[in-house]
Amino acid sequence: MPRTKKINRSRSVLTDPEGAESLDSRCHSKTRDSPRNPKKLQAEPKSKKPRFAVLTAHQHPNREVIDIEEMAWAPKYGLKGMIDASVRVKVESGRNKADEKIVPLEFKTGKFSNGQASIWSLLKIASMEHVAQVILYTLLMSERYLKHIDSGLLYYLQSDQTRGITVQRSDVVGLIMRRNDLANDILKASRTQQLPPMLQSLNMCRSCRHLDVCTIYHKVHGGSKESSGLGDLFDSHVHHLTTAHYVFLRRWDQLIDLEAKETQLVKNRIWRPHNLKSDDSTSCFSSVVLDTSDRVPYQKSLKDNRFIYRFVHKKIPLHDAHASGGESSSFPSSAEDFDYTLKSGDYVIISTKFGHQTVASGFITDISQSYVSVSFPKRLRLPSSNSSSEAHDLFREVWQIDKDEFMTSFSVMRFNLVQLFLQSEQSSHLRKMIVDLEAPRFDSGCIFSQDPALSYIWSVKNLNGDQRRAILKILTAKDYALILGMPGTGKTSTLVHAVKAMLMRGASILLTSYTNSAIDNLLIKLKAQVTSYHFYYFLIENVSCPLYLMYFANLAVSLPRTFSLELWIIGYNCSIFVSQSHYYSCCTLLKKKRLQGIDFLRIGRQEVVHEEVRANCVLAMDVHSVEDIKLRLEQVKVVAVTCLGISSPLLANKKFDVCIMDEAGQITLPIALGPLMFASKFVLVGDHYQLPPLVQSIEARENGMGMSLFCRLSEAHPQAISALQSQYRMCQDIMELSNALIYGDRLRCGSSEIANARLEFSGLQSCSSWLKEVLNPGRPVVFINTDMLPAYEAKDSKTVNNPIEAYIVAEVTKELLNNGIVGDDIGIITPYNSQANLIRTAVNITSVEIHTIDKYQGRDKECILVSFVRSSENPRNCTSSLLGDWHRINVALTRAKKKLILVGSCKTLSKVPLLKLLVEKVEEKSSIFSVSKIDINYKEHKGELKRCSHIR
DNA sequence: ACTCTGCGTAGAGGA
Repeated sequence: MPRTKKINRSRSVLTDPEGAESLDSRCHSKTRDSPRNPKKLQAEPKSKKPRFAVLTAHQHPNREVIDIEEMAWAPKYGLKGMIDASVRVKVESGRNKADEKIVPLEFKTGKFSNGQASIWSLLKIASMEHVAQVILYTLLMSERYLKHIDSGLLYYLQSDQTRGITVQRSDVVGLIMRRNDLANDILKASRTQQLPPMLQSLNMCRSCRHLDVCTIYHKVHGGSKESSGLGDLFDSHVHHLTTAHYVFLRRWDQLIDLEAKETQLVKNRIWRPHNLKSDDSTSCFSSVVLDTSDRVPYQKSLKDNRFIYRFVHKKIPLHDAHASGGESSSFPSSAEDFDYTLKSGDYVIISTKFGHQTVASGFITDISQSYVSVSFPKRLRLPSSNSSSEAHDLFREVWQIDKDEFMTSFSVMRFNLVQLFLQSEQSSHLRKMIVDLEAPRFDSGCIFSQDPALSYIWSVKNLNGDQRRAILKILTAKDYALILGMPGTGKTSTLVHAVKAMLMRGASILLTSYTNSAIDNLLIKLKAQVTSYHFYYFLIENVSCPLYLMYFANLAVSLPRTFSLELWIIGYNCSIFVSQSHYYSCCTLLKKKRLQGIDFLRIGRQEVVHEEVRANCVLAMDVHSVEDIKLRLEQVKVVAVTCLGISSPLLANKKFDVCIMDEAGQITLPIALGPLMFASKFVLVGDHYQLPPLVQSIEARENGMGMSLFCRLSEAHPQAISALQSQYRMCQDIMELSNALIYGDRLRCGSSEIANARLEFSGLQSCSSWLKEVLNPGRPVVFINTDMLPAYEAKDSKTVNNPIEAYIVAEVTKELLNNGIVGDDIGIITPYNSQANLIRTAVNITSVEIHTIDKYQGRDKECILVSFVRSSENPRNCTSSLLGDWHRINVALTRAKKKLILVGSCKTLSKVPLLKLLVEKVEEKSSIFSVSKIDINYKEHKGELKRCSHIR
């Protein structure tokens, strides 16, 4: 069954100034058609219609297509849109007068009249919605060009007809009123969970493409057959749902509302240009100009036909700097000025700083302390400037670059959620598993020896028992399997082998996760496995008999140790290799095959995909037509894409046998549903003892949005879990901490080498005694207690940091480096961004990675330093939701391989029960060191401090 | 009581 696309995507989108969501995220029959009162809106009667003539550049230099796909955002109306084409036309009105006007031109691919005359074409009137759209565009354009634009054009491609539209004031009023009604409905729905009544028109609703969604929502919100006005049609659309289903849908819909509301509080500056507080916008470059060092304003990228502009900070003239209180004549290019939140690949909106005009959208291709390069699909153009001064105007303009936050994730969530309640077979199976929590089924005990996947699993030598069991769990699952991958237990390589095993069964696999990096990690491993020189690939095409298969499996095991052997089976018919020569010719063939590796397709934007797998993106491949792409999609067995990227048109109608979702513990339920709809069974991999999904709204979090699908299913059906418990990361002492605090001794070291691994110094140089103790490799875990120092947290309105802890961390890091530990092996983590920035300045060595704990999940280093930050004279009023979350503590404690150095105030931290336990555990090993004023050079430290606190 | 990743904009049909 074809997958219906997103709910009502109209190109001009309502953006309510009060923060209502865009039009497409909600659907109800009343909101479907643009004008509520059709009578109000009519195209000009034919007789009075003025004649339009679009003039191309060669006809007259000043009459032309000015722009295509022009971005037009009008905060004044709370509307935004993209105009197909902006054209300059000559309008001949009755009395030989000809005016030149700028008007929007909208293309319609449909037939205006196609032989069979519809009522509309008979009347020579364009479709009402189309006219309404053009009228809205004239409003947007009037704002953009700062002049009144009162006409527009519609062009129907199939019938090659053009319609002129003259805006009537009454039409505009009607549309604006309709817009306000809509905004009101949306706002009401998201705040009070009340939807507008249904249209109650069988004729209109019967063929509406939103009928499914509409009826389900109506029923969920207490509606009935009667109130729907659709009679049996209504019942036939909702009869499959139970009360439990309604409760589930209503609850999640409300959670999404809560979260959306919270997120919208920090909405884009662009929609409130008059609210000029600079600190309310989270990520932007506020005053930049085009880099004038090159003569040309942009560089043309031939590969993807885009235009790259480079922006630099605006130099402030001296008198300006005085006025704003600055000391230098230009913006300091310090860390403070550099926005860490914007990164390469991010979508941005560029607008004029003073005119508040949004000009274009593009993405960042390169960013450094001094400049930012942005790639646009076309040349930058200020709507107000004329062609002669265009380039000059661009250079003179002061720009603002904002991150483009389109909140599509909420509409994706809603879309996914409602998909779960449709009547289709796929939906109903998933609903049983996820809503009704039916027990997942597994192929019981009997293992089919002729299953090539199983032979493969037995043949792989470097899997431990847990890992093999996990893969078997996956292979025997009929509905789903859960893999609990505790820190460092090799879940990625387990997944890689699981993928290979399933490929041998001929299964198609969808690999997914929330983040691009998680997916690329997996793919890089998948790639490395195959191209490794230690493997020989045997492609047994056309194997007829399972017995032969067994024979080959045995042969594989009996080959010399140096070759780990893999069987690669495609299909099950015809001959088998018999002679020695045949055998060798196969080997040659397979060596060639080996170099190609496992074939997979990575779907996603190239800018954000890891360079090592970029070659597997559709665009990077040798495709020249839609047919090529189709062919590729049919061939390929493994497709990798993010949870949100799943709605890519490339995957429309695609189905997979299995969906594997990595880092599933960090994905909210409605987002996770998306990819699952594409497969007949799924595997969730994660660790719900680590950080849960990020949910902004406290209310939503407390009401269950923070619980991932992985967590939900794990709690309902522990028998579906296969746990990986042998870890290959932490040494014994480090592991014992999280075993005691979190995992209840379920974690164990994979080998004695791992358990006894110690940090190796290149010979300890003389340093002060406390540092010597801290570095002592014999103590894998140490706690530096700051209670003897006045090392208190500094608290701004929004951030917390601790300068003395930052100083201590920097000192220890320096000492580690002095003793031969390379920067790459050291990681510094802390709960707070502000502290991470402070440490970054204090340490100032780029090879040492410094991040928040949250960002560090999934990573590890030889040596990790943790700065806990919280410390106050009166610990009682020192509450922290960040440190209070045991998931986060767990992540912090499980990142280090050989040495874990904790820095904090025992007294303050002991107020948190789990951290109290942590302190006690370290104390048992007598590894707590209280540093005093004598230990750290206080004078020097004061100087440092000043520099630190100066930064922010 | 401060943790932050993803995602592109479609458009026709019908009474």
